[in-house]
Amino acid sequence: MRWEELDREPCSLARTLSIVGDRWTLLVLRECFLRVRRFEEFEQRLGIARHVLADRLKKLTEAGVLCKKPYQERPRREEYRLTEKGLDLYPVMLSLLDWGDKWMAGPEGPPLLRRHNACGHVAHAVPTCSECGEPLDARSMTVEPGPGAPPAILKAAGGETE
Amino acid sequence: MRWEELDREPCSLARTLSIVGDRWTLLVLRECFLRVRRFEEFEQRLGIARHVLADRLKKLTEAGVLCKKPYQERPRREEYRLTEKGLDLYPVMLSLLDWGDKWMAGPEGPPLLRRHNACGHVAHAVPTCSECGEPLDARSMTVEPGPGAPPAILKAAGGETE
DNA sequence: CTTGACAGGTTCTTTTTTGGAACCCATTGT
DNA sequence: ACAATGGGTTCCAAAAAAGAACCTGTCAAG
Repeated sequence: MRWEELDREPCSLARTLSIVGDRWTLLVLRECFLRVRRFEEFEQRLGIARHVLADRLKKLTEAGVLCKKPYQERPRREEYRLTEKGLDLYPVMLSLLDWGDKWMAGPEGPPLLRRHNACGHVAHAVPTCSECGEPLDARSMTVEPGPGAPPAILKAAGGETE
Repeated sequence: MRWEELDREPCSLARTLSIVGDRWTLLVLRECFLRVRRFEEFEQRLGIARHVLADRLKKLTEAGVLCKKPYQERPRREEYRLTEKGLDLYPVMLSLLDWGDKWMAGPEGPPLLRRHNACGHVAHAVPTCSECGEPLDARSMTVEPGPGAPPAILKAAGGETE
């Protein structure tokens, strides 16, 4: 399988990875969630090669995850902001962060914590069922074909569940 | 920043990406969650080059995400299984899948659905606060330095929150 | 006791992607 | 007129990926 074919796979995971499954893209998005918006600032904070950054920003913009907004005319300057689609990646960020906090932190503990404004506690995310509210884990779900399933999907492409 | 330095970054996102932030790795893990365990089966289902597959399985095993278990001696054959650490990536899989279902499905809808065994409904994951149970979104959390924070972290490395 | 068929890799060669640094362009401050 | 600033593009060398062929134990059949 080649990288450009990934977005045509009958698998939501593969399709998502066709947008964010790249070394740099998620780090760029991390900065976006930290309200970084300008080319130079991305470059300085990430230490990314300029043309790689330009490429990622273009792809994310084309994918509708970011949008360009002018913040001044003459000279025209534009900044990159998360769209609705981009903000919707927050659960992905959270789950990656929480896993890193749990499994990749050294003996000192995680470098950053997140405090939930509403309740005031340092918290992590618990994935829960949208229908009944119970916590979800790998063994509690069953995969079945959806409306966009190709005929051969039952044996071929995947979703998840252990 | 170079790829091998990523696991030493003071950022849980970067550290997580040092394990799973790769084109193929998450697709290999998708198959693991679908109970695929053998080299040949990974290869056939993914269409991945054999040495890339061997490399990813080795790295995931070294990282403690997968473990090798012999399922027969003479000839010795081993299968790859998710460890506790690997199973803990389920929230990451779910959030990626849900985003793909929502934003990358064609007009027909998503190719696969997940049904929650406990309540019987087709469901997606909602990230909720581990302390108070309320749903979390990008604007409801504040980042603060944790126990493993290096001195310069307040301005340098990131977590999230829009 | 030779042939062949697995499972599970490794080696080799050709493309793609990176990283690094230099260069370009419009505007504006001095 | 001249350097600085923001936002890129171009060029080259180095690293990683794709593809396909080749290697290695261990049975099992002829």
